[in-house]
Amino acid sequence: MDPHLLTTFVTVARCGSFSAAATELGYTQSAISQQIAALEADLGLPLLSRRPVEPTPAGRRLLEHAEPLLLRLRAARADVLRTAAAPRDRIGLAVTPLGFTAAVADRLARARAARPRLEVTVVTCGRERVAALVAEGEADLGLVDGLAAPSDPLRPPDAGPMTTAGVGEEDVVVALPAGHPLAGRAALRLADLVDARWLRTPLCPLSRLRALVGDGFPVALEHRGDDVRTLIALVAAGHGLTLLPASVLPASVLNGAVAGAVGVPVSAPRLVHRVELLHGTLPPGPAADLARALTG
Amino acid sequence: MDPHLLTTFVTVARCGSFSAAATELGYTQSAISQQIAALEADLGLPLLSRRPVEPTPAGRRLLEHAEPLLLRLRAARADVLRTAAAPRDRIGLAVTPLGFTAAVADRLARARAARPRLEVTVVTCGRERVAALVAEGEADLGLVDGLAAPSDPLRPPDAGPMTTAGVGEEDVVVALPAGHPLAGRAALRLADLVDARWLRTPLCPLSRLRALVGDGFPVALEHRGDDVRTLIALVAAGHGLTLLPASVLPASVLNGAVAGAVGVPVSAPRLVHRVELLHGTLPPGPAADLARALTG
DNA sequence: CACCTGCCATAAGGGTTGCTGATGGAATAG
DNA sequence: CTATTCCATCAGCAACCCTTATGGCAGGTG
Repeated sequence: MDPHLLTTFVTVARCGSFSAAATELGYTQSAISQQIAALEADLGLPLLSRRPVEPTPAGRRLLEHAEPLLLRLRAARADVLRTAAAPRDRIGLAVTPLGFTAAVADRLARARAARPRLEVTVVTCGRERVAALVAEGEADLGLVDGLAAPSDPLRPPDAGPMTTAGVGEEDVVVALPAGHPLAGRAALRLADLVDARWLRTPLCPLSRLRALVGDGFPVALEHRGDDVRTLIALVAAGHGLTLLPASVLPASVLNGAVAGAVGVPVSAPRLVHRVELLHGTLPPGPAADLARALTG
Repeated sequence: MDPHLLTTFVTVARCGSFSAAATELGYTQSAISQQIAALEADLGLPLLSRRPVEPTPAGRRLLEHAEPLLLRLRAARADVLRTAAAPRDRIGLAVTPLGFTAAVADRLARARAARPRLEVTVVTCGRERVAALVAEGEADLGLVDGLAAPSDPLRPPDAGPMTTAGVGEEDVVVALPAGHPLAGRAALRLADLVDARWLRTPLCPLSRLRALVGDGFPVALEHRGDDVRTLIALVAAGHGLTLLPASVLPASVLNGAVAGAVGVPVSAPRLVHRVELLHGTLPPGPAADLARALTG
């Protein structure tokens, strides 16, 4: 179970080919073949069927373990190295699209005002990748968002020992096309919408919704990607519904339609859109200051 | 960051000596010295101060990562091997003391009645060890208990991909000495007891209590070990208070004192004593049957 | 049907790694 | 001051792992 062999294994499984993995890893095909053979001999089980190259059941199980294991290994290395790193005037943020709220942007602006020479990088990506980037030290701070019951913590993906802290909560609205029969309501109960057609989008995972509210929420259309405007356009065109934080799509009774979509507050169950901060141990410096500003 | 070097490192750190670690691991002292040197060279940091042998700050950080990392590595191996293991007429349970309730014992008895040749092993230990034993495949099923808000899941220690499922919830009582001024009450609010003196015991971790209710709960006495009778005896003798599931110490108004201690239900906040089942992927067999019986 | 091509397995060779055993130097106890 | 303990270092040797070269098998093609 050498991590070296493990990385080779996951690469082969991903490529579906020994030779492709060999070029990717900079080895010869022979070396890859021997490494896989060594791993299979170590476990006493075939992990890959050949021709075509596909993981066996045991191999599939190993794949599930290997990725997080290798991530944690990189995270451990990064964390140890961080103890000796010189404090830099650079900070990296990894954020989910809806995690980067106006309040966060504002606090970040203040931090930059206080340190004019501060270089800032913001990376937008999915929840898992945020956690991975923070764990590996590629980002100093991470912000993830999600639905939760009020004051309940999210369960950010586990990528090693990490500190999490709530940054903010706000109300949730159902995004509806402007002409929708329910668009004029002052509030809606989610239970009345379990049979409506919903968008499957990473910005509002239906799996989470089902875990909180119950089954239902059939999928109308699948959306991949980060862009909120795309999502709103899909809602406006009647492709399906989704939930958004109120600040993104203010309640329609106050503000009217935004780009053809309206937001209607959710009255029951009581849900909030929550943003949480993720970080490892931070040495004193701009990153720690910003973390304090965001949570304090 | 070879796991081999990592195990050597944690062994040396635990022993506080290169030579002692060498004998424990079956190497020569020279090999250990070289392995630690290799790890330090790899990370570019000193990990241990010599004479006396103690982890440096970076080493301490690495230690925090290494233990769970090695655990997950063993867990991954065990899980993969399990896919090919022949079904056995043996099941192993790892349980926290208060996780093994009468209902669980009863279901286990029924499982044994259905399969007379079934060998059963029950290991009582702490939460972390339960999770570790299940992860490593030493135990097929684990039962952990803890305080939670009603129908909120516990957060069992993370030792890799694992299934958790609620087994049961029951009310919580405050354990008081029979002569305590509040012992006759029909119910108590925890807020009225934050300034009382509490027992620090693994059976009811005060850290969890503080996370759920708030600060306070000063420590009167520290108790290490598993035994509930010891704990009740400590309460009865006035050494401090603790919380227990109602089935262990039935409400005093109904049953009077048990071994000099009485239980008074907690009216606020609403808390339950929850038991959760922990297991990896179970092949069809007695372990899977029992898991279904416990959660179904 | 023969041939070619792409792909993985295996064998042999060589460089590197990592162990043991021996020795040296520094700290500690008597 | 001496003896002892403990870690670092060195030399030597064995094991490991990668490369090059070759073999075997399956699928596509003329």
